[in-house]
Amino acid sequence: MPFNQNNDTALTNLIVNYLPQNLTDKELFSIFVTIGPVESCRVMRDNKTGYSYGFGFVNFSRQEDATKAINQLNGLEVQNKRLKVSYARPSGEDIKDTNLYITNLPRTITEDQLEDLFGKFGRIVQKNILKDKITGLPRGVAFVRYDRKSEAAQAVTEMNGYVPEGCLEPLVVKIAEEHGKQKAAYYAGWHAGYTQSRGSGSSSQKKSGVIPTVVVPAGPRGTVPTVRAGVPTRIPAYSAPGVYSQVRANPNGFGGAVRQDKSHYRYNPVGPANAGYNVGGGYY
DNA sequence: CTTGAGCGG
Repeated sequence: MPFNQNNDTALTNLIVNYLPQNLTDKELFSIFVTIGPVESCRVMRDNKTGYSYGFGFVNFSRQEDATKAINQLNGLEVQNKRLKVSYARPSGEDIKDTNLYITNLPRTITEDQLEDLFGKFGRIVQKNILKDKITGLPRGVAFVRYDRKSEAAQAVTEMNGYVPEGCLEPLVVKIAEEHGKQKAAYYAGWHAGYTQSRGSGSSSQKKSGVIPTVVVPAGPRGTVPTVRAGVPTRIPAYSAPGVYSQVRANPNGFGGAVRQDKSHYRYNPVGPANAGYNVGGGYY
């Protein structure tokens, strides 16, 4: 059941990287709505802990605003980070497994040298040379991210076992574990005090630091009904099962709402009362 | 010794 990525979302939908850890959907919205009307936006989070993965999506109503957002907001400093704003691509196999984990690199490795070694297999989108936290010295470990899976795959084939000039050991090159981040997010969320509620009582979402909650028709006993993937519920937004948080006047004067959705919060600038909300997109 | 966060709904 692919998301209905019909028509032209390719030109309105942006991916925003390097979000500050604590940035909320609402805050993301408030940054991008300065450019123009935003259809929807969300920060991607770990399901269980709510810990932010540090990136999110913003879908504009108009193509020209998406372009403008890239031009004006890319590189914007937000808290301790610089946002990276670019077009999102339709999800698919070709953009998965694009990240390399490389060990046995010379300790003297530089980013330029990494580029020389790995740049020939495709466009390198991101490089990270790991350093020891205490000494600051290179660990001989790096991540290199390509645009496409095929590029990463070829790099593994060609570079795993390769011995760079003046090096004694062969490089170890593999595709980075994808679920390492899930675990990390889980722990991070845990340690961030996610289960600080000492009382065992409340059954509702006791998420720290998340927008004040108003509960709208939830399931029996106040539980949050499970949304079954693949079942395209055509339930009107307002009566859809789930928990809504009313947001009072945001800085831009719109009403809005955050809908809990698989324990993600998605900011919708229009709000659940609006009948035209999320038309065509569906909640899967 | 798989980062900090580049592709979901």
